[in-house]
Amino acid sequence: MTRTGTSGTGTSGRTAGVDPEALWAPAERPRRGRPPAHSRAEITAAAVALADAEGLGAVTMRAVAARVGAGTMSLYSYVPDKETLLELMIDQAAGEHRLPPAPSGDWRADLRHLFHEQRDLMRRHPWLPAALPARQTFGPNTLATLEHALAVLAPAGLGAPAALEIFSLLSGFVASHVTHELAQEAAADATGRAFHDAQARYLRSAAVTDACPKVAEALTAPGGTPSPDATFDRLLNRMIDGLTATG
Amino acid sequence: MTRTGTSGTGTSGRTAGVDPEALWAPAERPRRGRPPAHSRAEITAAAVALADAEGLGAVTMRAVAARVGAGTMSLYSYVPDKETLLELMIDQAAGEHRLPPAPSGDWRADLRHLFHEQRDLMRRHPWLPAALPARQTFGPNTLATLEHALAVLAPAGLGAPAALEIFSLLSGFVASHVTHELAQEAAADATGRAFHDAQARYLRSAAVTDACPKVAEALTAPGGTPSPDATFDRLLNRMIDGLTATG
DNA sequence: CGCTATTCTCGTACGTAGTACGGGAATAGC
DNA sequence: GCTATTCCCGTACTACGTACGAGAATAGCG
Repeated sequence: MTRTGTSGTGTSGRTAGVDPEALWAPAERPRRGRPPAHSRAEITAAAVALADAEGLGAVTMRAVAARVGAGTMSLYSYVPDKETLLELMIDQAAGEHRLPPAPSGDWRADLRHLFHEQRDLMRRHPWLPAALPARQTFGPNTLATLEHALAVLAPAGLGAPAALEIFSLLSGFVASHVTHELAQEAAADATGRAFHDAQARYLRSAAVTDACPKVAEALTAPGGTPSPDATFDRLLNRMIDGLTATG
Repeated sequence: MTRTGTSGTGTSGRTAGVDPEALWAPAERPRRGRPPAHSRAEITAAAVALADAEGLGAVTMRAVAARVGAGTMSLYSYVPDKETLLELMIDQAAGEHRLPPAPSGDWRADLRHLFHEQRDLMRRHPWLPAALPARQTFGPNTLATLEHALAVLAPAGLGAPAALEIFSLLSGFVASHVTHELAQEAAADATGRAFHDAQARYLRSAAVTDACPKVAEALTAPGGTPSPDATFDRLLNRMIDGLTATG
C-alpha cells in the first residue's frame, strides 16, 4: 500500500501528492490473511476529534495512533500519508451536513440554509477553515454537498459552472467569517486577553495613530458586536444577492 | 533577543506567539559592539524570494540563511522565530501595493483599483493567499493599505467597522479567487497534467456519475475559461455591489 | 595603542516531525 | 497443521525549529 510517490516539491507551492482514484475507491476486503484491527473511518474520526480538541497542530501521526490504541506505523496500513489523512478528515466532516432531500422551491431560502449549515459545521470543527485551502480532491461527502448546491441553484437561472463558482465563493466567505468570529471570541478568553491588549496598545501607539488615524480608531473601537448570528445572516444575504445578480 | 515565550499550544488551534509591540518597533541601533552583517529587511526579502520561487514549504530557516550567506542561527539575531518571519514577509509583500495618494472621487473605481492591485500582488506571491489566514498582527504596510481602503470607502456612507468588514471580505474573495486561478493554470502545466487527468477519471467513474450527475458534468466540462481578467472583474463588481448595498 | 564591555556569528545538539524498512505475529484456506 | 497472505509496529533515518554558549568583531575608553 506504500506509494512510491514522486512527491518532491515542484517549483510551485502546490504539490499534488494525492491520488483521487485510489483514495476514494471502495477498497475491497481481502479475504485472506490477518484481519485489520482498525479502519480508515476510525482513524479519520480520531484525527478529527484530536483536531477539534487541540487544534490541527496536535494532529500528528503519533498522537492519532495513540488515540486509536495502535502503533504509529500501523496507521500507514490505512492511510498512505498525513496529507491524505487531512483529505479524509475534510470529507468526513463534510458528511455531517444535514441536507434536505430536495429543494423546497424557494432557492434563496435553501441557499441560506445550506450555508448556515456550513457555518455550524465550521464552528464545530474550527480547524476546517484553515484546512480547506489545502484540499486537493473532492471526496464523496463533499461531492454530495456540491450536488445539493447545484440542485438548489438550478432555479436561479445560471449555468452549472457559474453555480459552482458561486458555491466556492460563498464557502470561502463562510470560512473567513467563521475564522473571524472565532478569533473575536478567543480575544475574550483569558489566554487571548494579553495578546489582544498588546495589539491594542500597539495600535494606539504614536507611530500608528499618526500615519493611520482612521484605522487606529476603527480597530480599537469598543466594538459591541451586536449579534453574531444576525451579522452572519446579513452578510450572507448580501453576498447571495450580489453573486446571483444577472447583470 | 531570545524570547522566553510561553508559546505552548493552547486548547484551541490559534496560538498567539507574536508580540506586536516588539515586532513593529523602530528598533534603535546599538552604538557599541560588532555591527550586524545583515538586516531584518534583507532576511525577509530572501524569505519572500524563496517562497516565490519554490513555495512556502521551501522557506526553512536553513534555506533562508543559506540564501543570505549566513549561518542558520544567525537569523535569530534579527527575527525571534519563524512564525514572526512569516509575519514580516506578509507585511513586506503588502508594501508592494501601488496606491494613489488620495481618492479620486469615484469610490467604486478606487475600490476596484485597490483590489486589482491586490490580485496582482497575490499572483506575484502565490504563497500569500495561504499565509494570510495565519497572520496575527498588522504591520505598517498592511495598516497603510487599510487606511487607504477606509479613505476610499468614506464616501460610500458606511461606518468604519462596516468598511473594515467589507475590506476583509473582499480580500478573502481575492485570495480564494487567485488560488483558484493559479490551480487552474497549474492543471495545464506538465507536472499538474497527470493529477488533473486522474481527477477527471475519478469524477467520471460510475460511483460519482451515479450519485452526483450534475457535479460530474460541471466539473469535467471542457471549461473554456473566457478571460481570467474579465471573470475577476465581473465577480469583483458583483461583490462590491452586494456588500455595499445599504439594505 | 591596547583593554574591555558589548554585540553579532554560528557550530553543536536536542526534541519532535513524517515515514522507509523489515522482521514478527495473526489469520484463512488447504 | 502448513503456508500464503495480511497486518502490526519497533527501529531508525532525515529534516525541521531552535536553545546554548563559545568565539569573533567592533566602539569607546584609558
